[in-house]
Parts: sequence; structure tokens; C-alpha cells
Amino acid sequence: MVDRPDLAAMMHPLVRALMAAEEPVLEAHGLTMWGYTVLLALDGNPTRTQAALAERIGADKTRIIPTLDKLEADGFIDRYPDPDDRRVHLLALTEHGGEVKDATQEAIQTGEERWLVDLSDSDREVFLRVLHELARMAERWPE
Amino acid sequence: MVDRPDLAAMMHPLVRALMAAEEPVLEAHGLTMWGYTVLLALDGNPTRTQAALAERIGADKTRIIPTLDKLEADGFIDRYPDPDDRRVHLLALTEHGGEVKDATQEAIQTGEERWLVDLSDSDREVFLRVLHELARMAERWPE
DNA sequence: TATTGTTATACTCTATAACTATA
DNA sequence: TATAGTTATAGAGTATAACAATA
Repeated sequence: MVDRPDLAAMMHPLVRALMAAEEPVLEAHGLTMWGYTVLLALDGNPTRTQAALAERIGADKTRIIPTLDKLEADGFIDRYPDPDDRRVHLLALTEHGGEVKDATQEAIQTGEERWLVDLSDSDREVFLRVLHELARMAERWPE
Repeated sequence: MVDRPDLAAMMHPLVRALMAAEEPVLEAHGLTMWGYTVLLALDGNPTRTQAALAERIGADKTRIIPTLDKLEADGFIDRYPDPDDRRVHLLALTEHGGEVKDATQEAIQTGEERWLVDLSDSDREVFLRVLHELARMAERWPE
């Protein structure tokens, strides 16, 4: 009946290993995991409210506030009140923030190649395509 | 330069969604996530020490003790001192524990099919094979 | 003295609830 | 009165350190 391990049982340790490998890279670029997650989310997607950003990255709206404070203090993001509704904060990457995000992502993906290097071109293509599709499904399934 | 999302950025939300979907199934079978993880680890692999089990599943040795207490009280595992070294506890699934583990896994994998159902046979085969291989790599990379 | 399992404590992360400022 | 953001508090989960039993 059971002819494969559980998806979660395979993916969970893998994610932990991927994140453990990311940590020193993030630290070298002056970012936390949540900080990097925010930069990825804002890249190309300026966001109108902090609550929307929090929901998009699966965080509590109270949880990201210290992260946003730090990113702003470091000059990675701009955050200013919406003139049309001064309760709302508009969020966007600064040029510097975009550069740091790019450099960090480059380093992370270089590290991740360690996992993919032994795959054939076609296995790699299929795996990444399917994974991307499942990730999009998970986004649409927020609960 | 960056032509794909980060592996971790794709997998992390996916794992969270998979685990969220598991939770009600586990509860219906009287198991916690750690309890189920222990049953999976013990299945076909009786283990000589609790510390070894903890390391295998990526947990702290102190963390699994309440889990083992509960599994033992529920009759899912046997735990008794090794006659050769009475400091050591031998751990093994009971018959009942094996049945519960099988039934739970069956239900979990049925739920997981939701993610895989739209894949072609060949995409499915490649994805699961590569994922399995990466999971094995992660096991060998414990830090 | 070293090791296995256990318990007690402290720490980190996260969520809940209360507060402010705008609308 | 309702909503966006913030702050304060409480809770869950985890790790660190001390302890008892056995070797």
C-alpha cells in the first residue's frame, strides 16, 4: 500500500538542511531569515500595507515589525505613510536593498547547487518545474 | 543570473502546508507530529538508545522523552532496559503501534495525493525519485 | 570517571490582547 | 466604529544544565 515515503517526511529534513546552510550566508550579508524573506517578497512587488506583506510571507503582522524596523534602519527598504490614508505604510525596496538581495540570493543559489549538481539536465528541469508548481499550489492554499 | 526561486523559498511554504494538512489526520489517529515521526523511525528499525533515535529524527534527546512516555502509555511502543547495559533503553514498535502507524501513513499519503494528482506519470516518477535522493543527501548532512 | 536517561530551568520564537492614530 | 500599525504580555516549543542510575 505504501510505496513511497511521505512527502513531508522527505521535505522537512531537507528544508532544515537548506536553511541551516543559508544561515551563514545571510549573516555575512547582514540579513536574518525573515529579513531576507521580506526582501524577496518586496522585490518587484511594492506592497501597500504591512498586514498584506505579513500574510503573503506567512507571518503574523506583529512579528515582522522589528524586522521592518531593522531593514529600514539599514537602508534596505523605504517605509512611509500613504498620503491617501495615513494609517497605511507603503513599503518598497531601496536600490541598496535590491543590490543586497541580489547578492545574497546569488550566494544562496550557488550554495544550493550542491544539491542539484549530480542531476541530469532533464531530471533537474522536471524537479524544479514540479517543485515550482507545488509551491504555487501551496501559496493558493493559505490555511 | 537568478533564473529560479530559491529551493528553500519554494519548499518551506510547501512543507508548512503539508504539515498543516497532516495535523487533523494525526489527531484522528491519536498521534502528535513527533509521535508519528518516532513511529516512522522505529518501523523496521528497532533502536538501541533513545539518544540515537533522537539524533536520527533531528530532535534533542530531552525533547522526545514526553513523546516516548505517551507512546508507551498508549501501547504503541515497547521500551525496556537492555539486559546487557541497564542504562540503555531498547525501543521497538508494538504490533498495535505498527498498525496505527500504517493506518496513519495510508491516510496521510492519500491526502498528499492531492498535490501529485495533476502530474504526468513521468513527471511524478522523476519528482519523487529526485526528492527521495535529496532527502537521503540531507540525512547524511546532519549539521 | 564516563554515559544513559531524566528532570528542572532558561531562552527563543510565536501568538493574543490591549493601545494609538487615523479614518 | 472600524482599521493599520505598534507595544506588552502570555504561551508554546526548544535547548542548556544539573541530577540519578549504571557502567
